[in-house]
Amino acid sequence: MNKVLVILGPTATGKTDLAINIAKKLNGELVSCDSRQVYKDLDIGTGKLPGGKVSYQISTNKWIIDQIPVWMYDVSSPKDQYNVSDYIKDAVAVIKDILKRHKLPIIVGGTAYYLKGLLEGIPTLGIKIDTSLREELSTMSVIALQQKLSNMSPQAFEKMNDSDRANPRRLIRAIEIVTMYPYIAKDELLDKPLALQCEVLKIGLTTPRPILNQRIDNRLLTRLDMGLIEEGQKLLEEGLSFDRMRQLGLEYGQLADLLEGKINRVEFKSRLATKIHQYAKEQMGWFKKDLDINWFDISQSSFSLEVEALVLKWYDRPINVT
RNA sequence: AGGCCUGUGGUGAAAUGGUAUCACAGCACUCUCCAAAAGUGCUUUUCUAGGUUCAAAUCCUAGCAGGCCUG
Repeated sequence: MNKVLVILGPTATGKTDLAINIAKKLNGELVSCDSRQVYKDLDIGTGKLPGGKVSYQISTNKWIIDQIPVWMYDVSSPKDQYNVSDYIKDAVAVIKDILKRHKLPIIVGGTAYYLKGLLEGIPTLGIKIDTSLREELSTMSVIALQQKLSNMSPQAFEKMNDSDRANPRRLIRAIEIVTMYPYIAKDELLDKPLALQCEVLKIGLTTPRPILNQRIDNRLLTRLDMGLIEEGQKLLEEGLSFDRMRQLGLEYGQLADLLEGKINRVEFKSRLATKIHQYAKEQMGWFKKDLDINWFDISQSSFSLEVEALVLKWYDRPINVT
């Protein structure tokens, strides 16, 4: 059975660095699982650029960092909306290709929803987005949407919890599913969850919140030195709207406020730090529910050796000897 | 030293003398195509001491703290 290694965890835990080291030892290639690294030109803010003197080059469909291929960066323009469905399709194709070349795919990511979708599948993904339906529904109030859904399918409405029933986005998707239900498009790639086709080992990196927050703050200063604000400026010049930047969240959301003059640099730094702290916390909340993760505390100096030992034991045979 | 102004959750604000409210932060959650998104719930307040009043964040007195002005 094919093997796939997953390295996950909240932001600023050094997932990519660890993954590259493992990739060097096991002849692996990285597959990013990050909902923002998929966008071209979001480099500093999404942490694509390696730090220090590490070499990297960007070719048409992948990056090569420190000699290791990294996939799933730059697969969409930031002006377009890229979503889980797109991600799963593209990432599955990339992973199959890596396996075909007898290399180890190392999925590196912090977007838990994408990772979950990639490994376990999302059944309703076969029901396509109906743009005109969405447009029509977007003008309706939450209450009207609730009524429409419960008229169309009381069961579907019952299944939702109070939070989702107050969430227009979820209501619209539920209506979309109910409307389209008999017409599920067959999509081979999306039919078989990766977890059923491969042997998956999940490594989780984390550390206590105060340490993590400190790491986030330090990294933010580094990113500012690397030209984070200039990156935002450049995106604007390339025609990315303030609204779209805000949708991209975190760094880019705050950059939009800064560049539009709504906040100053001091506010920018402190708000952004807060946002990233919150984000890291949300990420952990999601990962905590997955009991299949082997966790390591990155503040323990021995952690990387322990990860390596576990991964080697799991992988046990070098692939090029087969 | 004198004069003036201001004291409301952790922060910033709101409240004709009549249920102290909002935003942010914090905490706990939800999620089967926007997930760095979107949504839900919870916690925490009237500087101190008196007084007026049926009723005080609001009016009065004193104190304390901060700001501004004057010599």
